[in-house]
Amino acid sequence: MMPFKEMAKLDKIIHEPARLSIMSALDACTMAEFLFLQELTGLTKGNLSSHLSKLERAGFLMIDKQFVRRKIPHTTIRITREGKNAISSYWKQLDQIREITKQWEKKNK
Amino acid sequence: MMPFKEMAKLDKIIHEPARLSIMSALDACTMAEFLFLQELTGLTKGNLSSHLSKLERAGFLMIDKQFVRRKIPHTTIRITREGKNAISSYWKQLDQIREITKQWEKKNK
DNA sequence: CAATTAGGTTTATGATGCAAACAAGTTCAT
DNA sequence: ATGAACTTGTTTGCATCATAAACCTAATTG
Repeated sequence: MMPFKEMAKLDKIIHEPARLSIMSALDACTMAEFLFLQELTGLTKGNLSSHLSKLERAGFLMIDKQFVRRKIPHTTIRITREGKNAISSYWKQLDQIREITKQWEKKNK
Repeated sequence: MMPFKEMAKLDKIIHEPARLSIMSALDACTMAEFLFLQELTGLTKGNLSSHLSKLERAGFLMIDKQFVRRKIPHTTIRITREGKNAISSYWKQLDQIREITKQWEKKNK
C-alpha cells in the first residue's frame, strides 16, 4: 500500500494551520469566547473571524453571539460533535499515514 | 505554554499535502524518477512539476534532467540534506505541539 | 463633545493550488 | 514518409484562499 496518495485526502478545512490551532484549542476547551480564542491562537480579529465563519459553515463549531446589556457583543464559540469527530479523525488519519510510510520505507530498503 | 500559536509556524512549503507526500516519498526513497513519483503521489504531471519547482527553489530537492539516447527526457529528483532536515523537523515540531496540547488540556480540566 | 477603546465583520489583494493547454520529440500505422 | 498518437514534462489561466487593512456600532474617557 502506498500512503502518499492518502495525504491529499486530509481534510483541508482542518489542515490549514490557523484553523488547526482553533480546532485544537476548542477540542481542549469545548467552548471559548472570541477574545480568549484570539489570545490562544495569536490570530488577528479579522482572520479569526473569517476562519470561524468557515469552520461554522463546515459544521465544526457553533457561534453564539450575545449582547451584554443589549449592547456589547460577546461571542461564544462551541465545538460541535461533528467538529470533535473531524479533528480526532484528522489526527488519526495523519498517524496512520506516518505509520504506513515508515513500513513502506523499511520494505523498500 | 500555549501550543496553538506554534501551529502557525509550521513550514508552509512542507505542510501543503501534495508537497508533504512528495517529501515523504523522497525521504523514504532518497531519489526517484518523475514518473515514479507521479505514481506514488497520484498527482497530475502539471501539479507534480510545479510543486517540484517550488520545493527546488526552497532548496529541499534537486532536479536532474537527463536525456536518454540524447532524446527522451528523464527527470530524476533527489532530496537534499536540507530537505531531509526540513521534513524531519516538521514532524518533530508537529509532535511537540500535539504533546503540549495534551498537557495543556489536562491542566485546564 | 471629540477621541479612543471594545468587539468584531467586511473588503481588497496577493499568493496558491490545480487542471487544461502547450511544447518538443518519438513511435506507430498506413 | 506522413500524420496520428504517445512520452515526458512545463506553462498558463482561473478559481480559491489567507491575510491585513478598513470599516462598523456602541461605549467610555478626557
